[in-house]
Amino acid sequence: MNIEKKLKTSVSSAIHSIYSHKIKSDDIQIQSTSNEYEGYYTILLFFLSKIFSENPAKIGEKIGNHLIENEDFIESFNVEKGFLNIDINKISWLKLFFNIYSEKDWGFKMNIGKELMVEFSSPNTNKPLHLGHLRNIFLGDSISRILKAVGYKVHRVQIINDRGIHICKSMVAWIKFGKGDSPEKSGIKGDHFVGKYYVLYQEELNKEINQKIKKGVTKEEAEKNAQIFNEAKNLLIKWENRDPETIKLWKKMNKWVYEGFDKTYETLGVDFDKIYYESETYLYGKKEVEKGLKKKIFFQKNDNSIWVDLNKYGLDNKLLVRSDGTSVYITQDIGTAILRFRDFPKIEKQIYTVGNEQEYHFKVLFKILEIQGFDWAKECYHLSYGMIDLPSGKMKSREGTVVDADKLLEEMVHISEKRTKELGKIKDFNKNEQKLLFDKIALSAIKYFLLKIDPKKPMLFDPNESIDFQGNTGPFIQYTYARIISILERAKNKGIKEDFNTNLNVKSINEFEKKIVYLLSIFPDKILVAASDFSPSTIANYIYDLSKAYNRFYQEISIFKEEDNETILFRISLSKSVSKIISSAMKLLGINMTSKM
RNA sequence: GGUCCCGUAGCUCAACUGGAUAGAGCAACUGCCUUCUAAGCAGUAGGUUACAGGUUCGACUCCUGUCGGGAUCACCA
Repeated sequence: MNIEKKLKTSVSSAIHSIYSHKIKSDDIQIQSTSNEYEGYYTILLFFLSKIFSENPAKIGEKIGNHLIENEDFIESFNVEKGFLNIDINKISWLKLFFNIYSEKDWGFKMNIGKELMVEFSSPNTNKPLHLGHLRNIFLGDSISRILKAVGYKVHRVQIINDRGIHICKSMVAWIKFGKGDSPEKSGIKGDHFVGKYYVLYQEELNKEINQKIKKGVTKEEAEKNAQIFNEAKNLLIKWENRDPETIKLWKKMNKWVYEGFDKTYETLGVDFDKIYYESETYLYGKKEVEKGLKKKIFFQKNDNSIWVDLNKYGLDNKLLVRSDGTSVYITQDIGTAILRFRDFPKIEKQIYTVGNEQEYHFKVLFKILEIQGFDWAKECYHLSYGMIDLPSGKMKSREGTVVDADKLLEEMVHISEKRTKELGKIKDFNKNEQKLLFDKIALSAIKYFLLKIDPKKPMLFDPNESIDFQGNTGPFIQYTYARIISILERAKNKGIKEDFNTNLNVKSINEFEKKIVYLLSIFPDKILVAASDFSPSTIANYIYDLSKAYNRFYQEISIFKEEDNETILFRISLSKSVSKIISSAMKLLGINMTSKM
């Protein structure tokens, strides 16, 4: 069934009978043939050349001839330098395809009884989501799906940073300027509503600082003693002391934010299995730090602050609890990690989807967990991804260059509507179907745009250039898919019933079809690579290759003009398989397909 | 300054983890709709893979150095 495996054994035994030398079939290196050459499977000959001290091309000839004579699945071969290129025969292609065609979920593994946890999104609760969050969310969502596809049970979680000075800043501004306003009254989405007050706080603070500087106070002094800043700090202290009024307001404002986030998540089509809140885990983290202090893993300075010395691991001293007894960011991270392994004892790995700016932080965190004696610490993995830059540089909220997620999505829907109408493609769509179509196209454009790039790499986004709809894009894939569905519908209307099997007397199989079958056959490998590299871009690039190959076939070959019925049936079955794989591969990116556009 | 990441066509990205003449899309130019959806297909042009060495039969990929860009090293998150 597996051609590569079969080829390896065949080559291995060919070598054995030619050279009387045993080479394990696993040691045979095989790769797909480069486009310029005939064939689909390529055997590397260099290492054999070393062993037998013979010209690789000669070795290739010998093996090739031996294969032709002794193996019934080989069609032809050619040797180019150190490469033996092989094509398999028609029956083998058909068998290979039938194998894929008859598989319900080609490429997907059943549950293997192992569990993982993926953390992603995890925003602060003081402002709405932006483009950077989108990369994070799509990446985490996609990775979760990919890991599930290779057989893991995946727990999708986030940690919400719901506590701390940032939310107090929004609270202060709302108390001072809000006059009891709310998202309901103002008609503003909750997260944007709260974000507005966060911005207001910043403006007020700047005003105050500038006034003080004019009066001759230094900038540092002014920042430290700004009245509004002190009010925020007071609020934080009140919060930590569980002041009922403060807690009430805090809950109210966070609720607004969550309602806003939920709307966005719904639009994006992502969800979570469990949400952790920092306000619920930070005390637990503190307890664990105190435990560590007793065990003398950590040390306390004279001012009562608690530290860990990581110098012998090539890291620095790290503060764990402030001198005033309040916790810092990493304190709650320690607590959260421990809680998670307690909540889900079966998870083998915990994956943190967080930007690469926090690489040092996670190195420190994992090291701390390790010296605390948790053996799962080495199973914590920071899925680090690159930042999104604008042509002008970093996104900066102070300079108002942050690309707002909701706004971007809206714009994309607009563009997709405009595009679709220009092309006049929606004659028989009703209003509701139109809306669904625009949303799907827009979402596929933006998800694909962010996921097709290797997560590790920083990427550039130009807000002035809208995301493309042509070439290597989500809409292109959607389009290819819609074309296939249209063919399948037509076949149905013509009463062509599907009963493809290997006994089909297909006259011949052409290069376009072979290419497609080949690509379909490697889908399982691509999922495995994507899973082990934590890289949805592998899947995206694969879908693009497959779509291109199909469009080529579509262009060159007319399905319904063909006279041979069995060939028509083969081509329809092939089309059906391509549509299935495109759809399930896109699903791995969190993208839903439209059958018409 | 220490540590880490990045540098590939004008622009945005690939390159099966060391393999063939480094590939796509956008932008430019040329063809293809009376034929299954032209959001498509084919073609032309565009490269000393930042630079200099080294390892190897073979390097965008590994090693060393240089240059350029970014991140990080907080009683911020």
